[in-house]
Amino acid sequence: MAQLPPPEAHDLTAAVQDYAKAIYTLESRDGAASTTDLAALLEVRPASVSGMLRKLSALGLVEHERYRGVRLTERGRRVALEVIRHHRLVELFLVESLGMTWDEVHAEAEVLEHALSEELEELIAEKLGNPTVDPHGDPIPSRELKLAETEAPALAELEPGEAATFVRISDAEPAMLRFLGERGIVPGARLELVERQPFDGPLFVRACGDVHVLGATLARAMHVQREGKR
Amino acid sequence: MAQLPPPEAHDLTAAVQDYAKAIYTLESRDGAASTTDLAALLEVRPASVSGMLRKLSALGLVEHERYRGVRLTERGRRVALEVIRHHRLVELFLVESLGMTWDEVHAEAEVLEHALSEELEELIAEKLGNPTVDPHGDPIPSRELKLAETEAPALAELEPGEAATFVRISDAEPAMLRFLGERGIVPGARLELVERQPFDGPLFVRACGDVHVLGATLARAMHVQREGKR
DNA sequence: TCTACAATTTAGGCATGGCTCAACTTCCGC
DNA sequence: GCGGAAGTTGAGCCATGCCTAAATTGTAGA
Repeated sequence: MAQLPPPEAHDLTAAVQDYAKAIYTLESRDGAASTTDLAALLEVRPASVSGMLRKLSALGLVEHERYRGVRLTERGRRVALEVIRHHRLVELFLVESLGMTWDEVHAEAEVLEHALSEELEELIAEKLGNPTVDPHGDPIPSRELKLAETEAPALAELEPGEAATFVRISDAEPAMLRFLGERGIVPGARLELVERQPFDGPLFVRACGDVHVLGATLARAMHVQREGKR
Repeated sequence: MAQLPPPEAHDLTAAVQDYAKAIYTLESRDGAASTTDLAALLEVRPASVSGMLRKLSALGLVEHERYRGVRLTERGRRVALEVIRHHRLVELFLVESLGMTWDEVHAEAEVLEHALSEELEELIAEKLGNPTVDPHGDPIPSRELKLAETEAPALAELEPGEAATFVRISDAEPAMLRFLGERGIVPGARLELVERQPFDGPLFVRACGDVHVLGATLARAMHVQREGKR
């Protein structure tokens, strides 16, 4: 009988950490994580996911009901949040301390998140003043691994005339980030929906003094906090 | 026939990079690297080294003469220097920018050196002003992978009465580093050998205004630049 | 209810990078 | 010049984490 291994992330392989993170993501989005969705997210075959899920289950990180997908255990959730904390701290650090642009940091963080010791994590968090959001507006789990979940509607859900603050966008699409960055549209920016064209058409958005034309896909990726009508 | 893979370090596995670095180290010390010495340095079995050397050879990183150890090819040397540059830049960065102590940075750098992209390497080098030595006094290979080799005798080789500047010590012994750090003895410090006890006994060294008693092992690990007799 | 199809799991392989054990050079000292 | 120690190699094993192909299960529609 093998002892259950300790639950902290740094004892686990990078692959296991990636699975925990992916399951966490899907769980917060859909309530559960299916084999197929995990395979798509991690860009591996479903059969590989099946194999890994058996391993995660043996590690006590997930509950696996055959043919029904998985859910993280409390321990699994801690592992996922630890990795997410690493990822987002690194992203912010690269922007703040090294001047990297916000479209480059995701790929770097994807690697560095697994190479960070707890000591280094703590030094970085201190250096940054224990920040609560990363450069894309995603919340950073606290040292105690509490995550401030925020509900933020997509920009695409606003009605013409509504104003809002841009609060968050996925870090996974460098091209989108570059596009927005070039126009000065970053989290914190005040936006105002001027007009939306029908049939999933582009939005006309006032930001930074100019009116920008943003495609529907982009407008669904951008999340905002409503400020009330004008 | 497989194409020879590209020579740059970031395409190679961490294990291969570690071997290249270890071979480089042994080569500069002994002129060549034997399987047994590599095994000792990397803390694996000689048989495992044999297997990996065949692989390095197939990658074009080493010339392997049976029963004669290996030598790095030009390409292998570049890989080793790239990894060493990463390692030493990271060490200095952790000390300078994050306030980590010099006895902790080796272990961190050992992991991070493999996770660093070329872009990040460059940003760190810039941030540090393209430094030429790491916190332990080891030279940092330049961007073009030129390494300024310096001959520096061990402190143990000084004669009583000689003065010298402490220039370098291995990063691999945290306990030594802590011991010296607590006494303010870091590279750049001016030392003066007061007395040496016979039979490989301790040395009495004046540094930072005090006379310190340093064991023979420590005195062999510390490298100095002579300043002339007093 | 049955059946088709999509989702999932199992079975069997492959590459990496370790390990042990056993056998084989090579070299050095006598 | 020969025997043994040091050094080297090959054969075969293990775990990780991915793959493809083939079975199995669950479910939704006729």
